[in-house]
Amino acid sequence: MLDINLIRQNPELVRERLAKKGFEADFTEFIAIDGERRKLIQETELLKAEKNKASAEIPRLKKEGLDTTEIMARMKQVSDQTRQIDEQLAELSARQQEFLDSLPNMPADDVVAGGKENNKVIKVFGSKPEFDFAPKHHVDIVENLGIIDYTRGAKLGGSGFWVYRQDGARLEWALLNYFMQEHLKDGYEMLLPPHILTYQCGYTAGQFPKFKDDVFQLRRDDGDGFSHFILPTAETALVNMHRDEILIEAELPFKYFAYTPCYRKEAGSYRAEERGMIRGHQFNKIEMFQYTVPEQSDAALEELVGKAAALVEGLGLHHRISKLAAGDCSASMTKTYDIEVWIPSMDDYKEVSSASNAGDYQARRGNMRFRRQASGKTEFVHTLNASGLATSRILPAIVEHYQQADGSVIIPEVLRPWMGGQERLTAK
RNA sequence: GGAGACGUAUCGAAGAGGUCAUAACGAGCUCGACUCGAAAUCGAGUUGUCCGCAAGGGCACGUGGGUUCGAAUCCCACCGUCUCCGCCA
Repeated sequence: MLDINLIRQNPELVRERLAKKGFEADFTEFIAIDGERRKLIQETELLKAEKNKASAEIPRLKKEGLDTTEIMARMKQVSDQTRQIDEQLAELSARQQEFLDSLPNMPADDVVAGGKENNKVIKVFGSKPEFDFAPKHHVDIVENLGIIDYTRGAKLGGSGFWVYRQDGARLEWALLNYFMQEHLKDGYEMLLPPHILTYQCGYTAGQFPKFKDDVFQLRRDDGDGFSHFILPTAETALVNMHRDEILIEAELPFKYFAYTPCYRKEAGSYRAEERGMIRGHQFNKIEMFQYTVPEQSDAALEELVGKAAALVEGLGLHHRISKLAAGDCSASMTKTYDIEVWIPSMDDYKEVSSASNAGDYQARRGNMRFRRQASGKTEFVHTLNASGLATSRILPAIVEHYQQADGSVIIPEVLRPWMGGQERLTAK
């Protein structure tokens, strides 16, 4: 949610900054409603003040044995009037809120306008692997090795699911262990949150109402709408940890990471070139999350990107880091870096981590504040998130990068401690 | 799933239609006094938010409705916590 005062004071500025994201905002109706709303607030509060005075008066008059019929009749009137105004007010507020909810976050000043085409690669690690044999697609490799079972995955969950088996399951778990180890080393607190969340959690994250159809919803038996959903990313849980709290400045930043599977409908997003585990309905991810004071969020974002990149680097995978143009950042974010790993069979880079600074956008939606030590005033915190990492594209990258002519795959060294020291995946 | 109890400030807790919601009482915390210093004692302070240039008002007793001139207090629904019973990994 954007700062309503900023829109009031400088709608043109907000309009320009949203335009960088390709979002066209028109505030004329909003401003009109806002003026009307504030007028009504003043009216109703005047009446309420009168009511409060009378409420103190009535018992006094009664005690003195005086007649209160007249004042009570007058108050009946005031009460009806107040109710009427409050109804109008609620209507206007709802409309205003709905509009506010629909506005994405404003991109940071150093983020360029435009869409994907303006993304800028800022760092490249390693180079494309070269093979002296015909390299295989990861689906073929993992099926030969018997470590991912797509057929039975579909049997169990339908298309878009798979089963990790044998060394595949161990490799997956090794990756997660490797990530967790690094985060713990860096002093991040490990969390294991619920995977089923309330609607409010999706709202705070900025996921709802706009993108509520991207998640698996859990319907109530009665009525319409949904009260819970299965999380599409641990970010949705982590951003709600401190909802409606006032944090202590000296205790910030909070640095968390959580492992959860991520569940996404991905309706209509199937592409042939993404066969395998590039885009599934469920994938494993470790998510990093920070709550910071505003002046520290920029540095925190750099830290998160650095951490995510270091993980990919530790695996020795060729990847690049891009700074996204405004239009390619998701709605809640002011600035985003993507880390993309090279997938040889796709002849393309695929995202393995997205690191973003939401500024105070999510904090406003979730009412997450901290108290300034110096002034005693409350202020919204900044929230940041970064995958660290999602495995579903790392595992294909690993098997494709490290495949050998005989169909075996060299296991990256950092993972071997969790593979019983094993150095290579071979067909059993 | 059944039965019941309870949600009030940082915590415990009183209030049971108006005269107690900047909320009694107790504790904590902050500042000050006393002290060489500390403890004890004494004094002061200690929620958030909205409208307003300000003066000054409004709102919030889990949440949302209702009854009433007036609701923390009565009624309804929902959420949460706890206890007992049943079922269960």
